[in-house]
Amino acid sequence: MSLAEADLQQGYSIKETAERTGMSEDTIRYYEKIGLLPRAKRKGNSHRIYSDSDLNRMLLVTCLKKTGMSLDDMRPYLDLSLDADLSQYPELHVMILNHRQKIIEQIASLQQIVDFIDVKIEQGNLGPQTCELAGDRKQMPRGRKAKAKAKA
Amino acid sequence: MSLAEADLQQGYSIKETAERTGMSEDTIRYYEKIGLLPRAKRKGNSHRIYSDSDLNRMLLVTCLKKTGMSLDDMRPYLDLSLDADLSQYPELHVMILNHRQKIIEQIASLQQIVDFIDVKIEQGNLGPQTCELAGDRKQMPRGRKAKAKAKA
DNA sequence: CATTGACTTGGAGCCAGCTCCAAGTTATAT
DNA sequence: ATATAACTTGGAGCTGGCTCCAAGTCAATG
Repeated sequence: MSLAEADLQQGYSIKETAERTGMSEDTIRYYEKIGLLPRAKRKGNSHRIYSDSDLNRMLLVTCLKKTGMSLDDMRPYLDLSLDADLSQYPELHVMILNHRQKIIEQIASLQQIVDFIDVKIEQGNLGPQTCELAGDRKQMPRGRKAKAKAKA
Repeated sequence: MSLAEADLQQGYSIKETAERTGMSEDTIRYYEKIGLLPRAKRKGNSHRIYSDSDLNRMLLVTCLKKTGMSLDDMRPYLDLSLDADLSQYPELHVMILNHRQKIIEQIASLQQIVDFIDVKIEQGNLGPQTCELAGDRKQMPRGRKAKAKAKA
């Protein structure tokens, strides 16, 4: 009991963390499993216990997820958000600037959809012109053989 | 040959369509299979043939995809982009306004990420404050049992 | 001391969205 | 006639991102 008391209020249980972050417990464990989150500290030699900064990390994940970033892509951000001195890691700096640019483009895409909608709503219907996006098709397989045949 | 000549230049083959839209041929067939695109017209009783308006539809798909919309969610847009008279379908109208609103929110989220990045870049590192997003956690299972336990 | 409840792990299962493959058809070029 | 190329269909397989489950541990409580 004395130990238990000492441990008490030292951090958040996984359940509480799930409630506070809006993730499921399973998801939190899953993120740990795939190394998106660092292995959590344990209490009484098993139960995970989280600090406020852990929660912040998780909130950053949900935040980045909203922008459509893949779990893999967000790793550098998470590493960064701990304590890194950005100027120390020029590669990361570049990556982040690149991603910033992508997000700017995403915003532009979304804005075009909004415009598209507005036009449709005003017109009542739409002719052949749809949105002008689709400029940078960079699809193409991500696995194996790569069938790609870029023309230019 | 005469028939072939007549058919020639009447539209785009699937290959050309793939090149022009940036989708793979497989993806185009897949979209047809799941009914995201209407069954394509056929030439010589088999080969698909596409018109400019078909291509526009597809470009709209890639455009909507960029905004993170699921294939299912974009169906109403595609129907709409054909020729529908929007005022004829009040439900659709509402759906679209709702989606418009969501996109506006998405833009705001993305903008916050950009701000977050900018702050990080200026600071060189980040303290506990991450981004202020994560406000509307609306996760929770989409399938089966729904473990949810909303507290409030 | 048996039960309850919160937790643990490992692994199976599931959905979206493709991607790949095999077998078959038809058209043109040699 | 035959090889090549562009297509067809149906279905299997794969990745990402979870979600669910079974079996077990540990702590406090009746």
